[in-house]
Amino acid sequence: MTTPIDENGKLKCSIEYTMKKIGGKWKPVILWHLGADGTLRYNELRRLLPGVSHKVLSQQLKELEEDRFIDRVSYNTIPPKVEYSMTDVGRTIMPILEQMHIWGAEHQS
Amino acid sequence: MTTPIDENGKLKCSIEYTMKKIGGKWKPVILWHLGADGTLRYNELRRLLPGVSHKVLSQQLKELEEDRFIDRVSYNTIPPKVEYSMTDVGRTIMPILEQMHIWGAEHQS
DNA sequence: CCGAATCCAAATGGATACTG
DNA sequence: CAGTATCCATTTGGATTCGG
Repeated sequence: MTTPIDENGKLKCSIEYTMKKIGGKWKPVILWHLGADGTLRYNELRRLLPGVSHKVLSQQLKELEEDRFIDRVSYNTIPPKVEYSMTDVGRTIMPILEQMHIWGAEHQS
Repeated sequence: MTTPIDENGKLKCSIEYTMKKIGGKWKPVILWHLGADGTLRYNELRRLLPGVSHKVLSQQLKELEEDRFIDRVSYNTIPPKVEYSMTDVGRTIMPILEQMHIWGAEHQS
């Protein structure tokens, strides 16, 4: 188990790092849908995530974009159109999501 | 991708379910340590998780116990001693944690 | 259609003190 | 030593409105 030391002398844990990046309540689900469906528009994504509010979805998408997990392509048309898709970096998360999916499918009653 | 329907007619996602169970900020790290070290006392666990407060650690442990991911054995000695360890159910989470650990180790700078 | 900004309610988290 | 309870600061989240 690797436990490198950070600049404050505290132990840094790989799992902690991963949670920091994709631990947001909706992030794994967003990435999972994008991984399965390829490209999705904002509202399509929204329909796939019943229960997430407008504001929260926007925030999670923005963070995922800043972390280079997803690409955001905006078409300057009327009405506007914005498409989200996974980056190569985002795809490196898939093995985690696959395990999460397998476990959830087996254990949810 | 399985997307069963819950009692409210909403789509249930396996990944969402998994996040609900182990998505707490510290839960994966706790389980990871217990998986690696076997059995740990409360304060040992605490030392392994710099940054987590007393209150939060207690809560997370209690939830993990309620979900049958960990066992809690309390010795009525003075001073008291409480040992935590993984259950068989808890061990089914390990493949997820392993992937999270691999990813984190590779991607944290 | 997409998303930023605002306002406000609710949940979370830390520090501390207390109990067995 | 382990855990609970309380108080309070901070964060998070929803609803709504506005703007490109």
